Amino acid sequence: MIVKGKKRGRPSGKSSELSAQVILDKAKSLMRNEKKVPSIRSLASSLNVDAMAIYHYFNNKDALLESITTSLIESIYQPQVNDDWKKALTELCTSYLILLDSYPGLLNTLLSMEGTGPAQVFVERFNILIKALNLSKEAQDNALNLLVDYLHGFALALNCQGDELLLHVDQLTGPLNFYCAALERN
Amino acid sequence: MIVKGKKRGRPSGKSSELSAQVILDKAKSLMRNEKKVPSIRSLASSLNVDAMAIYHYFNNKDALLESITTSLIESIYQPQVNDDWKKALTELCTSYLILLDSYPGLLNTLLSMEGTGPAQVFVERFNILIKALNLSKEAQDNALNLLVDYLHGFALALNCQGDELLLHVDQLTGPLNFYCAALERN
DNA sequence: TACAATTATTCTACACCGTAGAATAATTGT
DNA sequence: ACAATTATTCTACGGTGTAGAATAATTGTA
Repeated sequence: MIVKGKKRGRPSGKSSELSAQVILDKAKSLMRNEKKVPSIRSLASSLNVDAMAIYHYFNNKDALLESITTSLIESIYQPQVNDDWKKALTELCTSYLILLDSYPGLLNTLLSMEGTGPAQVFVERFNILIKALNLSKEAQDNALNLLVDYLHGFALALNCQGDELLLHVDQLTGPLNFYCAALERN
Repeated sequence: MIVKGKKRGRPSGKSSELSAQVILDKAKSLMRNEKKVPSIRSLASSLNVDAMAIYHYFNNKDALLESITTSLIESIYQPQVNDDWKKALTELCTSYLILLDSYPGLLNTLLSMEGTGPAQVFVERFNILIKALNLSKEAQDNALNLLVDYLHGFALALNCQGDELLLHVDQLTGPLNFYCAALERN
């Protein structure tokens, strides 16, 4: 397993090209494929680099995970101006859940960062599509909190039971319809 | 820090009394006080015992955590026959949240065990009090899933942001009222 | 009573983990 | 020319769960 013994010191030329971006990309692909957050050592060795090289680009592991989280969260559904609110909500929730399911570890980082962090991305997109319903401020806040925590709880269940075939993103439908009905009748 | 160097082998007499129960009790109190799951070593040393002694009573750390979870979950509110459903629901949810907030690590163990495990305790107690509403089976299932995952998401947020004064169990009230209104109008 | 089996414990050690700090070598600035 | 900066590897520390062996007290049996 251990092999190389590469030359020490700064490598020559512009070759090989280690960078924050290739580290982030490799870390994301390992998270997707191994279904867990890689250790710094395994991340480094899959980049053919010493573990400590990672720390030249990131202060610590949390900073790396936060960087991944910030970049990935942008990919959730962006409601369009002409969207039907219910369709937009379904798309938003589905894309959010699929993201949190695809990258185990994302959820914990997301929640540890909170406070105008990347968790706000979902909140902002929810607030856009919910305008169509003209809820009171309180009702809107309550609806938002119920939904985000529900989705986090669902994502956590998906993470913990590692796809034991009992649990799928599909099972969002029932509770989400129940939730939408509640919104409509408010 | 390292001190004793106790005598090896089985200790004499019925004294000192290490047992599964004293291990469980100490582990629970460490979880409450340190606000995290103790390492086996720190648990052992706070019992003045070698780390490996723990493994005489539990196959591995997960088994210990599962045992803790199974015993603690019984302490959530038990709905009474004459309860008003809304009051009972509030008590049930509040006690569940307080439990998950008081013992960080419980939530993950709970979800990893699922499948007629201790997570069923909440489900059963919910099903008792919800009878008062005569919902259809689908509506009841959707309502249950929405609620449990919501509570898990809330508890996770509480765990992750370690009481940064932004988040408290009180904030259950708004979303829970919104949820109750949805149930009533169903 | 002798001694074998069982039980409860400690000790040692392994393979992981994140990461601090120093050594090293290439590039860049003066 | 040579000093400073930058990018990298190596070594090492203190932590984790836990396997395996050594040890000693108790219990069961002849």
